Amino acid sequence: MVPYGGFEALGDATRRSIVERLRHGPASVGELAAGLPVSRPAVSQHLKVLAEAGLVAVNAAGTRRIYRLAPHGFAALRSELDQLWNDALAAFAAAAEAEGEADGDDERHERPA
Amino acid sequence: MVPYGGFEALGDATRRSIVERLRHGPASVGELAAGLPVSRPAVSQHLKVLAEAGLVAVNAAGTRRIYRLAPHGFAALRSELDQLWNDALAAFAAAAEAEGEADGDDERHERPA
DNA sequence: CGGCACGGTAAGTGCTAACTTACGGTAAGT
DNA sequence: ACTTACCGTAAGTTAGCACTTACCGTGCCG
Repeated sequence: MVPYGGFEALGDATRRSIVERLRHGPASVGELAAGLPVSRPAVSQHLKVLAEAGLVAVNAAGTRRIYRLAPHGFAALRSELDQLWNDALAAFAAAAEAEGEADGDDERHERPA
Repeated sequence: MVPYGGFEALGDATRRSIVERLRHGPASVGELAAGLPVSRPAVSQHLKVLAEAGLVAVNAAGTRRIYRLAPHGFAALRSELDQLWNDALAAFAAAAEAEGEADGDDERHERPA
């Protein structure tokens, strides 16, 4: 599916540029390539990656392929990130609490003295 | 700034493993490396990247460096992703409204606070 | 005070992937 | 039917980065 693949997909700067462009509305491959410093085939390959990550969807119109953002993949990314966010907050709160109590350095570590 | 840098940081699988490990609580560099298939220096380098992206924070305890998740970077990522998600939804709604086409797509519209 | 554990940095290597040009296949216009 | 436009794929090159070993500074304990 698309568990963490979305992060891999958005890890590339060119792919993020494509997403940024698609934020303002659907566009064809040629239009996307025209606004980017790379060739059309490169854009096509990036779109393939984004599509496999569920971040974009395609709508064929004649020989032109109109790409648009797909909410599906972004929703998955969002929930992943939300979990991380919650755990980060919990860890932060726990650390702050331990700090307030005492200088406790006791954890479930297997580090022998 | 580190607006999108977080996506770059989370684009690497080893770095995501580190984050996953830190979800359960703080850990030292040696502990992190012990649970990963890479060497300690590699972990150190990854932690540097994560720290520069604002995703982790350090707490020096003697010669040991205790790393933990930092809510700051995740908050930034979250808002970035929220904007993208909203635009994706808007684009989808506009497209669906313009045409009644059925692409066999299946997405849920859950909108948290 | 001398050895030891911990971890960050330097230098070098290999593999992944982003990019290129070239080609083929499909749909629309004339 | 021929031509033109649009796009995906193949093959090959190159640049970046993840990883390694080696080294050094720092803080604990004997």
